[in-house]
Amino acid sequence: MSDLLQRLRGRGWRLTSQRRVVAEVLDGDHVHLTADEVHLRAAERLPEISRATVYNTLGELVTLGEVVEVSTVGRAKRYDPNARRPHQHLVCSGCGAVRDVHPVGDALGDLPEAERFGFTVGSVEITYRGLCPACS
Amino acid sequence: MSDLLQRLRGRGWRLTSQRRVVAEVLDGDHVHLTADEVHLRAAERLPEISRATVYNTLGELVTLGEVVEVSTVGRAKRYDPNARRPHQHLVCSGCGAVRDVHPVGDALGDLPEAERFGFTVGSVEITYRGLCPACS
DNA sequence: TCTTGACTTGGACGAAGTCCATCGTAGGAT
DNA sequence: ATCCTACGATGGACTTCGTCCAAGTCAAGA
Repeated sequence: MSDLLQRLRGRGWRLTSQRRVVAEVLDGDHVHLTADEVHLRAAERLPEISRATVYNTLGELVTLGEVVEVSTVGRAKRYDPNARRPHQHLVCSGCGAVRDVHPVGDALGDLPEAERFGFTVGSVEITYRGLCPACS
Repeated sequence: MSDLLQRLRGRGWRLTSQRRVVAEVLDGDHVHLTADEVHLRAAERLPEISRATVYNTLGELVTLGEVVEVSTVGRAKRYDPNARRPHQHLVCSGCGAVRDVHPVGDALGDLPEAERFGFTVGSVEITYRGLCPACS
């Protein structure tokens, strides 16, 4: 993640303490925090950081393709920093916990031409749903 | 969809005019309305219907498995009445248009046991993203 | 037709997220 | 090393989406 900061700087990002802290909070595997959780953890290191800044920074990271928003049904968005390595998600219907998973197969290829309706299909997002060991 | 009302009645649903109107609004293929859109259209036929009733009814239809919530990133939930026929979605990144699609293959089976982390995996939701003919 | 409990209503409430005017500061210019 | 200034941070108001609740209404069985 530390080279993330380098990369962003190369793209003209001004490197503020707030952005550094948000990037640090997002470091690691199987990290799928909500914006509020990111704010909470960032505030442990930088107590005066505002919610708006966290939202702004997360939005910029998403635009730059460094972080992916994980779609959730009826819950707050979660942010996944592991955007460079393609993967899918397994979500607990009970508690909302998220794991990264790597299915085999070729989901993109599984969509027949006749089912594309003239769309230029670029990506596919797969969400497995179930109950985690604690919730079942 | 008209037999939907019969089925629901068989399950002990009290058949009110509000519920009838919501079910009628949801009739058809490629219907993916937000709760507010459902409310708007229902109100054209039954002006006094309340938002709370629309939310309640949609929630009940989801619980009964007659309607599926389509997860969206950052926008209001959409409700898909075509729940009996399993299908996935193709979403235009430009205008947000949604089409129902039927990929081949077995996405559930494509998730290896080692990638399930002890979860009881029950369903899989696939979203293809791309540009529709009008947007590309 | 009567009765009753399930259903509806509208407004208050809450969570998640955006907007905006103002202030602060990173980092290039001098 | 210091100055400048445009980019970024702040926090509070606001919006959107959705839930909750007490009181009133009505579908459908007796």
